[in-house]
Amino acid sequence: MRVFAEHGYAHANMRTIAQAAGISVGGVYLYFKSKEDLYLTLMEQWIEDLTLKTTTALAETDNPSEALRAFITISLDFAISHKDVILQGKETGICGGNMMLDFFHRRRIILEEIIVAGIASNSFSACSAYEAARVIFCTLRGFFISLSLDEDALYSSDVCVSLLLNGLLARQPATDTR
Amino acid sequence: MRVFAEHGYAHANMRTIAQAAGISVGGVYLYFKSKEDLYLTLMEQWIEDLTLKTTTALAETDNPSEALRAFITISLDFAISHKDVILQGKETGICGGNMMLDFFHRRRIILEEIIVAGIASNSFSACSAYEAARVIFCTLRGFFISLSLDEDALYSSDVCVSLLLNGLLARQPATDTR
DNA sequence: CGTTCACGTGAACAAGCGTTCAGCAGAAAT
DNA sequence: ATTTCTGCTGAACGCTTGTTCACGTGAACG
Repeated sequence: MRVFAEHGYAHANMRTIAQAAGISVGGVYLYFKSKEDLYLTLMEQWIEDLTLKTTTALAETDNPSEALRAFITISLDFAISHKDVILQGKETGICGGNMMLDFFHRRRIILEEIIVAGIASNSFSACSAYEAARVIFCTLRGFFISLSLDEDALYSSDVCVSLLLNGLLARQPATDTR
Repeated sequence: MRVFAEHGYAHANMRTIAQAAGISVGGVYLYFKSKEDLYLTLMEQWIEDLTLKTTTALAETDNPSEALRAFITISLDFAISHKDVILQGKETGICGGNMMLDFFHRRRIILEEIIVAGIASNSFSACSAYEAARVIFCTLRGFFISLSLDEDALYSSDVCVSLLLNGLLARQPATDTR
């Protein structure tokens, strides 16, 4: 994981990976069929972990705002604590069963359901849940990318949540956005 | 550009690039010092174009909401019309003078200035402009990534703008959400 | 016509890669 | 003591890649 994260899939070579694992090159192939197999296995564990964390947190509330906050906070925390492993499917040249794409899709559906529930309960204003989910999902994805590219990528999930929930426009004073 | 976009930097090889350009492999090296040089040249043009479009648009308004809308709309439109070229610095393994990082940084500063102006004129509610800019920037960056990864990545910039400006929460006293 | 020159070619080269496999040590079994 | 088995090694192999350079090719020039 560390080597993949540091060099990217293409530039992480089996010799470096083996060395980092304190094992020989051939040794790696006793446990993994190929480089791609190794990578996909790591990704699978990663996905499982985040999925579990998310579903348990969402089970604890049926308030859409809270749910959204939980979803975002968990995603960002996860990104931070696993920033070693931020990789995108395309970079790798791997489309292994579209695993990552499916995962992204499932996550976006969850977001969409939260928003639909929020609109249904009148706590969210009417909008296209489908597109709003995409926007928010992109915000999270962008955060992941930033983490792996920029040095100083952090922002608090609070700001993110409140921006997406409340927006930038000032609330109370007689609206003058011209 | 087409070849880089289709295969990613690492998997785009000079033979394919040369063939796509209708030229021989050696011919490419008459115009570009190396593969990295070729790539960076393409990126530079790309950055210049987007920067120009942005500054001219922002010069036309001093309303922060409008400015933000323009910034977002231009970014998304640009991403869509250049989706061939979506590449991230890390993928390439190139840090050529940190060109991309600098570019991202400049863009984020522009965003931050818009938000600061909005807060100063009381049209935006008080918040950390620094962090809000990061959040919005991540939304845009995520959109770029989505375009290159997903098949159906589009969402309208209107939804994006209104979500970021108004937020999801319903406006309190039965007011119409304009 | 011979010479020069700009422009371009693509086989060849060196380096790096993922992957394999003959062989090793050491423990267990005979 | 000898054989078998197991977990592992790392040099070697075949392939791909970015890059080079000896070699056309054809127009311009004297």
